[in-house]
Amino acid sequence: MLSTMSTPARPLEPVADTAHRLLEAAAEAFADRGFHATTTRDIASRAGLSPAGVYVHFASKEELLYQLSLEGHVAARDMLRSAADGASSPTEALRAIMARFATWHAEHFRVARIVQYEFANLTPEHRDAVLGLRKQIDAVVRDVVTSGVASGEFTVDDVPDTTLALMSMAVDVARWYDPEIKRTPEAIGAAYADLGVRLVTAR
Amino acid sequence: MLSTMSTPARPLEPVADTAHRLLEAAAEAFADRGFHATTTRDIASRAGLSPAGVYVHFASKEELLYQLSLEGHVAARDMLRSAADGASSPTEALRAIMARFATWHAEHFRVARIVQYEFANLTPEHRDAVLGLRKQIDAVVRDVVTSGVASGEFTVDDVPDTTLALMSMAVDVARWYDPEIKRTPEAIGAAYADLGVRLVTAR
DNA sequence: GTCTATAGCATGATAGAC
DNA sequence: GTCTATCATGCTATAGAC
Repeated sequence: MLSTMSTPARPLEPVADTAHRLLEAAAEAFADRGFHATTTRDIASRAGLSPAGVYVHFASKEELLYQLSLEGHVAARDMLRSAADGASSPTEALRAIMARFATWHAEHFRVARIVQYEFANLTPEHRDAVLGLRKQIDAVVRDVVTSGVASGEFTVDDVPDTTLALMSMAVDVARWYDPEIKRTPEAIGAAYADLGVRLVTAR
Repeated sequence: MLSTMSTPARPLEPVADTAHRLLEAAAEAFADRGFHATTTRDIASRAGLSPAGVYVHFASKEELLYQLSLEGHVAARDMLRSAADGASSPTEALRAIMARFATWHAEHFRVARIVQYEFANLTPEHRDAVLGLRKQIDAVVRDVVTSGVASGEFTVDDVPDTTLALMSMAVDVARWYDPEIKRTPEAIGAAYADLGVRLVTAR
């Protein structure tokens, strides 16, 4: 019976299964050309499948978008939470979340573009699910700003407005980032940690 | 022969001609749904025309996009230049350009979205033409930052990086702005003038 | 689980009457 | 300059063989 087992011991670097390859192909295509400009034939051929092969693994093109959007939002949220939790002060927390958020938007600019720009192309149900994650992401940043104001380290005119501006700077990295440029994602992150601190500092 | 004249004295509030109505219809549709998700039937019916009626005025859907993108970039550039030129110091210039740029991205968020997010859907020739305007827009902001550094009013780590971050904040307004929200475009502009100054100020 | 073939429909753009 | 009708194409998704 052993020979009929379908799940052998997982190697350390598993070969990407077909569903995973399709997600990667869709991520590239959606980020490069946008959801509506991407055809299922595009995705299928990038993954080495016929057009029909996609539908064994995903019910629709939107389902691929949803999976990518969901995974991207979860990854961003978890990364921000761990950055904020590991810091010893609001200032250090702000530096950590800005650095990691900006770095993430550069390093994963394809998924980040899907997260930021393709949200409106989800079905209403899927949009609602992702909206919950977006609120959690917002909350991480807002809580850091609030705690810095409370401790007296930060001086801001308005917490929600400042939160939004901080996120705007980092989110916009996904728009202009190009893997061809010289600046590394880490250098971008370091610069944005500094810029973030400036935004919460009054003279 | 007077009765055959096609251009009577222009009234103060001219009725929008058909080409203009089409541009407005396309702006709404492209901003709401994106270039590729918008159909020419969409645009035609919003403008009260049959699908074929579009092609009397514009050679293609992309031509509509190009006109909107071009007009939007020119408007943004001219607005920024006049804001910078009218200021008495780099700090006042920065406040003026940030306020007006942010206000513009809220007030004209539909055209602004087209300007910022549909650039990649232009033909290569049209992209090149618009790229020149984008460089001019960048130059206005960069020159203000440079002059502030020269005068000693600003302290920045890196002029191009700071220029980009300033623009990111204002550009991102078009992504999150919603005419339903309470904040007025002017209030947003005022807040971004302050945030801009913070970004060029070190403790 | 992958393929070939195609259904069923929407799209951008054009032809030609008025 | 606008219409109706339509072309030619491309799209998402499905059917059914293997």
